[in-house]
Amino acid sequence: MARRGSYAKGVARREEILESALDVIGRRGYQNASLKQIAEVVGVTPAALLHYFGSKEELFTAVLRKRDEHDSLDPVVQGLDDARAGLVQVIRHNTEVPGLVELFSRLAVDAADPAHPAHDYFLERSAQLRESVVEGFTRDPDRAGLLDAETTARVVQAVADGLQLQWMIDPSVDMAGIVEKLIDALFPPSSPAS
Amino acid sequence: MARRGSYAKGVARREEILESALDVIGRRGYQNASLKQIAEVVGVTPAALLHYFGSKEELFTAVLRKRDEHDSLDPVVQGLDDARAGLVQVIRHNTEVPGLVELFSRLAVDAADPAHPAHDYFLERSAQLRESVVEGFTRDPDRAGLLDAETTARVVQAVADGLQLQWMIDPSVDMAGIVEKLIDALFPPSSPAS
DNA sequence: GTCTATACTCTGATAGAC
DNA sequence: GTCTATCAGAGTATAGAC
Repeated sequence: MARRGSYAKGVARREEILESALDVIGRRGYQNASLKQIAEVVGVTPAALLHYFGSKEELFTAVLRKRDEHDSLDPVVQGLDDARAGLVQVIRHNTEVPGLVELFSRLAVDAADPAHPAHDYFLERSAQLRESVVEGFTRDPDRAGLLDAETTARVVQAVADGLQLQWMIDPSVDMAGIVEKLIDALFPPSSPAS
Repeated sequence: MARRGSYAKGVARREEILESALDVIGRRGYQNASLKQIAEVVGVTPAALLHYFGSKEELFTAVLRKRDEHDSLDPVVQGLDDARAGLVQVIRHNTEVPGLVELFSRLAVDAADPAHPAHDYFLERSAQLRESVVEGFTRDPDRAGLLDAETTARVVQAVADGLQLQWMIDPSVDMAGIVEKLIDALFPPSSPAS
């Protein structure tokens, strides 16, 4: 089962390319980035990218997966306040990498085609995210939500994705603030005074 | 101010192309439609399309505007129930023209660039839609929403757009049902019993 | 196995003939 | 006013150098 040295090198190079692409796209933007542009920033030739990723769309799918690796920050979600804070933090972070937000949204649309390499990625991610929302937002028995858990999850996801579309067109939109207000409304504090 | 005959003919041709494109995209889907594909379905040459619309993106922007003309169905919104019903109706209708949903979402992403021909379209449409939501959903003085009007509008829009992304990936998502539940939760019936 | 050079096809766009 | 001919650039496929 021993891997050859050259194989390990290839894996490392792949990671290297992915990190570079992630950085470049996040900072400089996605903006119809061509393979050539990405390649020369990463310091390779377009064909090299294809060698590792097969196609442009698979490369972008891999970039998105890499992003999730970096951002997966829900080691322990204790309850509603934790879940809310975690969500808001992710949204705030996204504000600083507009290129990735654009890439994500773009691929979300393209992946409507079941043959698109990112199709399964979005299916999995969506299910996973919903599960995580259901768990995080229903842990407090005191604070029942106004909506059932499944609907809450779909709404939260939809609002997050939809606000990104609005924000891309008009960056003055306060995504985090709106999400906070919505969650507060959907999970009213248990009123001990009543 | 009399128009020349050829001018009028050009305008008619433009409308004709737009209606064809609208029909074709709605039924057969958008799916990375190339100018050539659209042209041959419409029964013209690609260059003719560019002659009338200048660029592919302007053509698509015009298609979206044409769609709005057809769908603008809020002649009289009396109150909350009307507004809710109208919104749900639009969402249900969208279910039958997946290609247009895809085109809309696709352009919403591309239009993030201020230089994109659809940039202003989305800005205007968004403002208009929010205004309409604010009006429709705050007409009943009895039934105050859990959120302020502006936030309600942004949330409703975000949920509608975000659910479309989910639905494109997984058509089993019940967009209309989720929106109904959310609105009901956000506008609890005035409880006359309390 | 890793990568470059090259070529091929198709795209949106342009110039100019009719 | 409309379309044919052509263009530069995109993504991709292949051959082969290392």
